[in-house]
Amino acid sequence: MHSSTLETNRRRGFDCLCGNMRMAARSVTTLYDGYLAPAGLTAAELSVLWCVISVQPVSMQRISETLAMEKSTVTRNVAHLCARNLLKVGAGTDARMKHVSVTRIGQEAFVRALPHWKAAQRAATKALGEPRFKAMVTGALRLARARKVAAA
Amino acid sequence: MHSSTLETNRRRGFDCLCGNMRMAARSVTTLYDGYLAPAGLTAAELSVLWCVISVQPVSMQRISETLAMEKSTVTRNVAHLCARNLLKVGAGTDARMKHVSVTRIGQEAFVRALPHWKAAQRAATKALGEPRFKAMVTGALRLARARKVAAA
DNA sequence: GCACCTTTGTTGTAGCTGCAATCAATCGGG
DNA sequence: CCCGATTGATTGCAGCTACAACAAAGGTGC
Repeated sequence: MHSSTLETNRRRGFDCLCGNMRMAARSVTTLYDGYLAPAGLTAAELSVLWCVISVQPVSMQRISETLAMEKSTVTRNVAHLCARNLLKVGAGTDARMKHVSVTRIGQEAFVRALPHWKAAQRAATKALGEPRFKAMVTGALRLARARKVAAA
Repeated sequence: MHSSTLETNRRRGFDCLCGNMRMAARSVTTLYDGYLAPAGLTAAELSVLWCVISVQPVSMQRISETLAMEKSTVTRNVAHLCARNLLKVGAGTDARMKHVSVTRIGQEAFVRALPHWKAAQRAATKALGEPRFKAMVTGALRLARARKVAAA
């Protein structure tokens, strides 16, 4: 491989949306997990908890769509939070469906975690600058939602 | 919890940079993996391959920093690619260090994957629009690099 | 009612990820 | 030269992620 080609590859490697998004997600997760640790929750757990609290009672399918997460992953992640008594699952309107809802303990954990989450948000805002922070928040959401479009 | 509070929570859940970045990373990874599948590589594998090809010979530590990936994760991911004869590891200048480099098979796989990667990039660009696509690419890179700053 | 398809959720398998602990090699100060 | 701190890499453990295959329930057309 010629050195010019090598240079091109080096540069273009960081033009990869996927690679950069995965990198950024790893970094941001580490940052938020650090802030959330005292609250006993991880960023991934908080996401699911937040989704359930907002929409409850909510089906596995709905969580899957809301968080752009594979349905089998939802099953496992919810099971994990159930084991810690943060969530509970009951029968849905449909016998196929399950209704996930939050427990008292789960609500308390959520409320306890919120200030830590806010601190993490502030830290990220400070590191990026307010405009870029907002742009990334909305851009990432748009990207997550664009999945169905691009996949079609 | 009052319904007004609930509404607030529903809205602010998607203000979470971490949650949104993780969502987006999942979606984008699925998209790229779909495009890359015919080439026999995943997006995660291509990232490592790209890094090694650009910088080789490169230490585990250097890959870890370049890709904002935990060093132990690098060890495993590289081992995985070695098992498929895409990468090879040798002794580094320092007896502690290891030098990772690409094999002929690895280079061929990389070259074969590039058109598929480009197609994925085009699909993402089309879904987001050119300006937003570019903004996300550079924003994600900045976010990944901002890690050390924010963690300090 | 039955055959067929869709929807919803779970399980098997496999890979990605990070933290803590560990080991080996190196470096720096005495 | 030796001791302690640092650096580079690995391993054990645990959790996140997705795809494929499956099972169960519901819906549709005949």
